[in-house]
Amino acid sequence: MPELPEVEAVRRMLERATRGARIDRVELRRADLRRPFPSDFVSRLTGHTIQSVSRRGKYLLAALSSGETLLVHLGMSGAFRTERRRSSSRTSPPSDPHDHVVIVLSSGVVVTFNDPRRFGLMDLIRANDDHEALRAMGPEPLGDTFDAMVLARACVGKRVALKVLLLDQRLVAGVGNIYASEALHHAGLSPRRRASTIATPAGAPREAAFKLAAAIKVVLEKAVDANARAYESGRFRVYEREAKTCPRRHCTGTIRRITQAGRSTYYCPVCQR
DNA sequence: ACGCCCACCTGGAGGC
DNA sequence: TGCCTCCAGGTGGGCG
Repeated sequence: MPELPEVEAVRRMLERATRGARIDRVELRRADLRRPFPSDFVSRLTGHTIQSVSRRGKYLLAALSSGETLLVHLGMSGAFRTERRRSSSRTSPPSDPHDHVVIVLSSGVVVTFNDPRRFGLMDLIRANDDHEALRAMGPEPLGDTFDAMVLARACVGKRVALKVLLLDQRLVAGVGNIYASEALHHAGLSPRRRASTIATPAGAPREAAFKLAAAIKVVLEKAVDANARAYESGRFRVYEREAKTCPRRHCTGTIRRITQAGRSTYYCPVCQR
C-alpha cells in the first residue's frame, strides 16, 4: 500500500486517534522488524504524551513530550489499526500473528502495528539528523521546495531511466512504484527515457521537466484527496492495467508492462515519449 | 559517484 | 487437495 498518499492517510488517522494521549503501556511482540527495535524502546515511550503525528516522505513521525520522536516506516505491508480498549476485560484483544507492537493510550485507545512482511521500521530519534534516510531525503513533492528546477538539477548527467530515478527518495520524497508510473503517464513521458534528457547540461529544466514536476504534484494530490475520502481508492490510469487501452483522450495505445530495476513499470508506448 | 542486482519476509494468486 | 512458481505498492548493502 504505502506511498506518500497512503502514508498521509495513515498519518491523519493516527493523529486523530492519538494526539494528546499519554502512552500507558507498550507491548513488543518481537525484537525486530527489518531491524531490531532500540533495546530501551518500551521504556522510552512509556509515560510520554503524543503531541503530533507528522510525515516526511513515507515516514511517520510522532512527536513525544519527552522531546524524542517515534519514527515509523510501513515498509510494504505495515498497517496500523486503532480500537477502544474494552474496560475490565482481562483477556487479550483479538490478535493476529503479525501484530508486532501494541500501544495502549491513556484515552483508552489501543494502537496496533501489524506487518506480515516485516519490512517496516520503528526507531526513536532526537532530531531528524539522527536518521540517515531522513537526512538524505529529497524535498516533499507537494511543497514549494520541489519544482522543475530541482528536478532538472538532479537529472543532469544521469543515465538512469526516469522511472528508476523517481523511486530514489533522495530526489523527491514519497514517490513509489505506482505513482512513478502514474506521474510519467500523466506527463506523457516514457519511463525508459534517460533522466538527463529532461534537463540542459547546465541543469536548466527542459519542457519535459516542467511537465513531470507538475504531473508528480497533480497525481499525488489527487491520490491524497481520494485516500482521505475512502481508504482503498483503487483507480489507477496505467498501474496494473497491462493490455488495457490507454486512458488518455484520443490515444489508441495499449498499456504495457515492463521490468525496470526489478520492478514492474506500466506505460503507454504511444503517448509517452 | 553511479547504476545494477539482490536480499530481506510473508502471503495470495494461478498453473498443474 | 497440494505443491510449485511468480508476484507484491520499500529499502539498503554490496558489487563492478
